[in-house]
Amino acid sequence: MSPAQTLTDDDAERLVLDAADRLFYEQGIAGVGMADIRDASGVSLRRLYSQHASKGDLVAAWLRDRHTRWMRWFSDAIEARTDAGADALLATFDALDEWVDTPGYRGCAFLNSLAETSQIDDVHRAVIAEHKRSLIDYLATLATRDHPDAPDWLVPAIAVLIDGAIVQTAVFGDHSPIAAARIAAEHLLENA
Amino acid sequence: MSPAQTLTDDDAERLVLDAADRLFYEQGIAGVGMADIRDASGVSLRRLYSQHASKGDLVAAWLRDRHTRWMRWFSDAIEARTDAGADALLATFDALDEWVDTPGYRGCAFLNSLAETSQIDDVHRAVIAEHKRSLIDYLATLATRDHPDAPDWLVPAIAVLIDGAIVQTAVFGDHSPIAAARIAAEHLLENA
DNA sequence: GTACCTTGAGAACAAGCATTCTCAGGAGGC
DNA sequence: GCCTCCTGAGAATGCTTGTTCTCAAGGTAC
Repeated sequence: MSPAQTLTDDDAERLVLDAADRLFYEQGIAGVGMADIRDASGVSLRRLYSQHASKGDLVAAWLRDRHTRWMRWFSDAIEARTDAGADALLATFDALDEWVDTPGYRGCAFLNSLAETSQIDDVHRAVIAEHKRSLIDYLATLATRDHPDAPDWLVPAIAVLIDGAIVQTAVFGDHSPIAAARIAAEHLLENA
Repeated sequence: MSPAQTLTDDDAERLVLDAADRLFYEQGIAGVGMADIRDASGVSLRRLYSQHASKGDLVAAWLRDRHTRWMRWFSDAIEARTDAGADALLATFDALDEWVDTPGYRGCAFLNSLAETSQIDDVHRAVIAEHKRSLIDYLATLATRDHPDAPDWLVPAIAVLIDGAIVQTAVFGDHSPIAAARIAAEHLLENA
């Protein structure tokens, strides 16, 4: 037990997932080899494979990790705005606005991964669907707090606006889709 | 001139583009090899390369071809509904509903291709952005006809709803995102 | 000190695949 | 009939990459 390694398994895993997140998100799954992950993380191929049976396994671990991290970032970004008095559902679009300016922004990692059909299996697909479901659930908690009388269709509609805004910002490379989505959301909230 | 081939260049090109559309759309760009295109089209590798300098060229030709065909399908689907008295902008969602039931449906080919970063270059990206721009322009013509007094933000908002509905149907595998988007659009049109 | 176990570095292996090359056959021109 | 050109079939090439294997170094137990 407790071999005196230069790096614990947990530390190595974090380095790997950080590298995976950077590379997979920016270059796509097919565009990143296991050797690239090794080079970027400093974790040897041997150890990589001792912790993940295959590249597919690593991809699944990455998606799960990214899910928890992205959701945390997103809810933090919204909380900061609601604490300052903003409407929670509208604040989602301001959070997206902030995200789009991140260097290397390339849209939603989950939607992008889903599109790489040849790299993706049913496990990945399930994690991706779960992520989107999770986002809708989170929006629902925001809605029950700030808009308790909103009709059932409101939250799914906001979710569609969010995903549409994300993919269009990736296509066009500017913020205008988010502005359009936000205005639509304002109108829906007013009349809901 | 006019060599007595079994197949004219134009016929071969059509076979190739048909095969490319089926394969690239269903399996992604990275998931389809030039040999697969040959097998599915019956056009030899030699001829394939004589008409397209590289796989990237073929992908660009496919995207352009799919653009014209998809736009034609979309506008036909909407015209059929407006002829029957439907509102043009709302009919877009009914057209999507029809599309989702197509066997092998996998969302928007252009968004999916854009996500395959390692397979895509700037030419492809330009065709993809042009396709989405084109869709917005088309929505604008529908709006000027059926909703001449609509505010400027309406068409971009509908476009965001459409793209959001498309990607979410691909994620969840059901029609509910389209229903949500349609209801949202109805409310926006009522109050616009 | 010695045997053992784990690890990293990197070579080796095996596919998959874009692209090019070879070869033989068929059509046209004369 | 003969030469030439074009074509398809498919082999050959070269590169990328997922995965495994080899070997030597260093730490641990006793």
